[in-house]
This record gives sequence, C-alpha cells and structure tokens, in this order.
Amino acid sequence: MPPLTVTDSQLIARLTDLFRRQGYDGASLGDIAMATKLQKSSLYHRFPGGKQQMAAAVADATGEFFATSLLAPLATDGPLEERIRAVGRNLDAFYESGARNCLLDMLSVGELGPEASAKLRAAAAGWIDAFTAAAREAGADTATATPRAQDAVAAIEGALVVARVTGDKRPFSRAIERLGDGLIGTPAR
Amino acid sequence: MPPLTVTDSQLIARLTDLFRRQGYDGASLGDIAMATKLQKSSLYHRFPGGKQQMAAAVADATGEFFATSLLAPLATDGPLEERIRAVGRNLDAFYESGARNCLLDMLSVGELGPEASAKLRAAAAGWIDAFTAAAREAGADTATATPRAQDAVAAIEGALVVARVTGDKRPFSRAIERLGDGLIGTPAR
DNA sequence: GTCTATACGACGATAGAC
DNA sequence: GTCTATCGTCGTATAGAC
Repeated sequence: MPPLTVTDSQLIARLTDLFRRQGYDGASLGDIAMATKLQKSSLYHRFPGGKQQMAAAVADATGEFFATSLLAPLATDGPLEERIRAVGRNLDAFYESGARNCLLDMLSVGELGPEASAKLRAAAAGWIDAFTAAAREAGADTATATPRAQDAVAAIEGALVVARVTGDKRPFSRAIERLGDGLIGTPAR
Repeated sequence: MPPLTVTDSQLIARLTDLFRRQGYDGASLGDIAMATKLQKSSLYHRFPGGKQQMAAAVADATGEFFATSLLAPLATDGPLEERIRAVGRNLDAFYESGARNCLLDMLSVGELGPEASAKLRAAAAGWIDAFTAAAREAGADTATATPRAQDAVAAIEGALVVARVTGDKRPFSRAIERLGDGLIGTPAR
C-alpha cells in the first residue's frame, strides 16, 4: 500500500492515547510506531526532537483541548452550577468514567525535557486557573479561590489513581458529583 | 573491597526510594544496581524474578509498613480525632510534606506482573480498610464508610500529583489537614 | 552472596532510497 | 513524507569464578 499519510490530529490523538495508557517511560518508540502506524523514521520527521517532543506536543494539544473545549462551558452564561455540571460531564467523557488516566499523572514522571515539562505545567495551570475563576465568580476571595481550584483538580486526579489501583470507578464518579461542592463551597449535602 | 553485604531492609529501602522517584518503567536495572550498591547479578540472586519481584517486595513491605506503623495510631485508644491527626502526621512524614510520590501511583503503571499487582492492590485495600474502620467508628454506616475511606485516600493521592506537577506542596498540606473532616464527616470548618 | 563477563534483544536515533 | 536498513547503546537476564 502506498504512503497513506497520517494527519497531524490523528497522530496527536494516537500519541495521547498511548501515553495515557502506558505513561512516558512505558511507551517505547516501537510502541509509538505501532500505535501511530508510522515507522520510527517517519516519527522523527514529524518530531525531530524525538519522544520528548512528542510528549510536548501531546501536553500542548491536551492543554488546548481543555482550554477551548472541555472547560469552555465555564465561560458561557447561565447558572454557575449548571456550567460546572457541564464541565463535569465533559470530564466524565474525557476520563471515560474513571477508566482512563490523566496526562498530568502519566507525563509527570520520567525525563520529559524542559519543553514538555513546561507544556505540562502550563496545561495544569490553565485547568486550575479556569477553576479559580469559577470559584471567584461564586464569591470566593483571592486567598481561597485558588486553593479550592487546586483541591478540585486534585480530587479528580486522586480518584483516577484510586480507580486505577483498585479497579473501582465509583471514586471517580463521586469526585465528579462533588465538583460543584468543592469549587463553589456548598456545604456537604 | 571484599563483599560488603547489604541487609534486606537496606535493600528494600533503597528500592522503595528509587521506585518512588522514577516509577517502575523509569527505573532500569542499571539504576537499581547503582542505587542499591549491588551488581545486577547480585540483585538476581536476591530476586530471581527480576524487576517484577523487586516491585512486589517493595509493594509488600510498604503495605506492611502502613499496616503496622503508619496507620497504627488508628488502632490505639484515645479520641478518634487525635488518632486521625497522628496518622496525618505520619503521612506528612512519609510523603515529606508532598515532596515524595506514592507507590500506588508510581507502581500502578507498567508491566508489573501478577505478583506485584496483587501486592499493590492489597496495600491499597489495607489502607482503605483502616480508614473505613475509622469512619465506621465515627458512626458512618456500612454504605458510607468505605466511600469516605476511598475518597480520603484519593484526596491524598491527588494532592501528591498536583504537587508534583505544579511544584506547590500546599495542596498536600491541606489534604492532610482535611483528613479528619473527610473521614468522620465533620462539615467544613 | 558477591563479583566479572557476556549474551542478545530492544532501545532511541539516523542515513539514505524512493 | 514515508519507507527499509542500520548504527551504537542500553535493556533484562545468565554463566561461572571466587
């Protein structure tokens, strides 16, 4: 079969999927070639910086996806509670109800290099900033909004780890349900 | 220099430290030999099952440490709140206020093999069970005690991930402070 | 129980044809 | 822009001396 090219978005999607399943160190170039349906040399043509650049591209694309799509409901109008619920539904879809891993976790171990590390930190900051804005909108002052946002992200990350180790996805579902409570400070139901 | 032996406890401690820093896939046998001050062949003498067996031993030893030492205050007498605070201090020490990773996270990615996976799941179950007992003691019924325990562990795991990515250890400190609230259901302060 | 030495496949990365 | 072929290194794992 003659050179059937792989589009950039396909490529990034397949890389993202692989890194989420196997982590940075666990995904070899052979695995990547198989998953992307490209030869190793073709991968180096697209990413001269090698695996580190691939991780940077994945972190960047995922950060962009969160900012422009997954978290976008927060920037719309309507009741804040409903916007947060919409983000919760997006998170549930992105993490497949707790069956899939978070790149913040999977890419934050190993020798990523400065580029990919910076992209990953930026993606985390974007997520936390969006949540901080929601908390502020609900009336939290500057000193409490960011902690609430960090803790809301942490609740999701931790639920994914517990779900991965125990095989029980319910902790993730509960984390999503409690997203509004954590962000806008509603007392426990 | 003639064969200067390394005790079992030293060996496990050095392996644990390495896996917590680099993860399972990120720790090569060369890294392990350097960290343990043993040659690779000596490591295979101690662990004929190779890296997978080393991970199993680390998971087992850490599970034991949690059960018999770190979580031990829960089984003493005295006010429940104070026992939980004691566990919080132990967790703060074990994770060095958020600077060190959790093995549940670092060992739950990669080809661990069935032994190590089982040991890791058992360690997680032991931790969650101990927290479940505390929640039950505080009056939670069977249906709510385990979720509370899972969520309390998840809060700590997630805080460690956020701390690792952002470099901000405060989310971890807050997770420890809120340990009692999450477990025994005290409304937010 | 530790060591030196080595097997050999997989690793990340590159060269050069098409 | 993709491919086949290959480089040198490092990966896990063993053999056998002491």
